[in-house]
Amino acid sequence: MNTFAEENYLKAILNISFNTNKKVSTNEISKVLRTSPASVTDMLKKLLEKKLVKYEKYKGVELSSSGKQYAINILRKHRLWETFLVEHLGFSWSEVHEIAEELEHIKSTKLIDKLDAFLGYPKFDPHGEPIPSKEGVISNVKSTSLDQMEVGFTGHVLGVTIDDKLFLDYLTKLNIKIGTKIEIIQIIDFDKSLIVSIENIQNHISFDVAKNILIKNI
Amino acid sequence: MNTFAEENYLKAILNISFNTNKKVSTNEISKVLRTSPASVTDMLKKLLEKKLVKYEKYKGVELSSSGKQYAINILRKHRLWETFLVEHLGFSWSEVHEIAEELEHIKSTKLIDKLDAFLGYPKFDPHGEPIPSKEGVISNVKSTSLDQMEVGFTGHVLGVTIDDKLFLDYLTKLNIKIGTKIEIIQIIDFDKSLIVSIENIQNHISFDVAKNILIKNI
DNA sequence: AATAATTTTTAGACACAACTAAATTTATTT
DNA sequence: AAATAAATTTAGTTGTGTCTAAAAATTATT
Repeated sequence: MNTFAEENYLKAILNISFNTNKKVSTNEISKVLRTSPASVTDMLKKLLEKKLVKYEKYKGVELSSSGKQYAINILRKHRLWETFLVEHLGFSWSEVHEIAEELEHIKSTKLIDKLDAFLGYPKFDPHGEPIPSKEGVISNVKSTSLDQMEVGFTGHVLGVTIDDKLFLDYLTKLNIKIGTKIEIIQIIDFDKSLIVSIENIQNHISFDVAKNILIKNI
Repeated sequence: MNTFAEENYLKAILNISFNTNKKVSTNEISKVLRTSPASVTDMLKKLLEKKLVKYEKYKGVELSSSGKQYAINILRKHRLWETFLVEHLGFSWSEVHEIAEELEHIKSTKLIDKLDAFLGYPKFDPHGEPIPSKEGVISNVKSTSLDQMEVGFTGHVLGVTIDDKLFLDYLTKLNIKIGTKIEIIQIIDFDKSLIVSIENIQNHISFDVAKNILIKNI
């Protein structure tokens, strides 16, 4: 088994290269993990020994296939725990990340499988991010954001795309949480802001806010 | 905050001295934690510095009041997680200890409070051990064991007193789990074994087995 | 009370994961 | 193409938690 530190490095590399698929630099990792570049180099050597990364001096690093599997599994655990914390323990979206950072390191595979079943095999976490399957497949079906919908649309909130406390607290004030029914009453052409009905109460929200609210489409 | 290793030492000291309240020897700790006596001495020095233990060279160690609070809190977390694993994720009694050993180190107090609420503020864990309160109070009301009851008694299983896999698997085979209704049909004088009715099926269990089954006694 | 046996502690090492400071390599300017 | 800047690596330390082997203290035995 690998240590917490190793797991955090693998996770960081996955996160950084997630969209680009490019090699990751020592500096990028050191920034994300708030550690010195020298420490990163040390760890990359160790991960190379364990064949979890492909790494050449001065040339950047990428995950090996086993390293990627490993990192995705941590991501899976993180997102399943977040789902549990929000849906069953009543945490708000803004609180769960930190706690899930700890829970994601719990080893037992059986635990995660049972948690997955308990949660009803969710496809997305409370932030709207896809939860990787047991086999390591990550859906790239981004759930639709509210700003893409038209007047008259009615649907339910699936999650959010940003993890900013101010934003999440604002949503809470608007009484928007997972599953909340939301209807678009009017769209203001000028600034693309929306007048929406939330639990039968009308509210005016900005385009920026709508963009970060994910909708259960269908 | 303290490290996992420190927490494990505090927990071990609490466990060893739980009933006797006597000072704990270096050797005892090294046996429980499967570590060398020299390592124990090193750690005791560190815990002394942090004022978590009262320790004098060659004279044994005991928890300070803050150390005891700390250790009890870990015990609380351990037992709440065990309860969750058994009652909500469908783990068997024999599997949960190991996983709870990891989960008990998760820091968030809020998490534990919410978990406690989610579980309905349970008083005993799946093994029948009392769950310390948030304030660190441990009930010494041992739940009653089945062997203390008389013919005609009907009650429900609260838990068990030993954590042995063979025993727990045997119970599973008898279809005995938490909440199972159990009735004493007959007690054999010769060996104090019991004929009991479990979910309307009669079975013959030994005195030793009955002694380790805890009963919800109103 | 002296000796033997056991327990405990010290001393010295090692792996892990971090650090700073200095050296090296790569990238960017001029 | 040379000089400068930036990124990266190496070298050398540090703190944590472990170890073995040896020394010291305590306990048990004769």
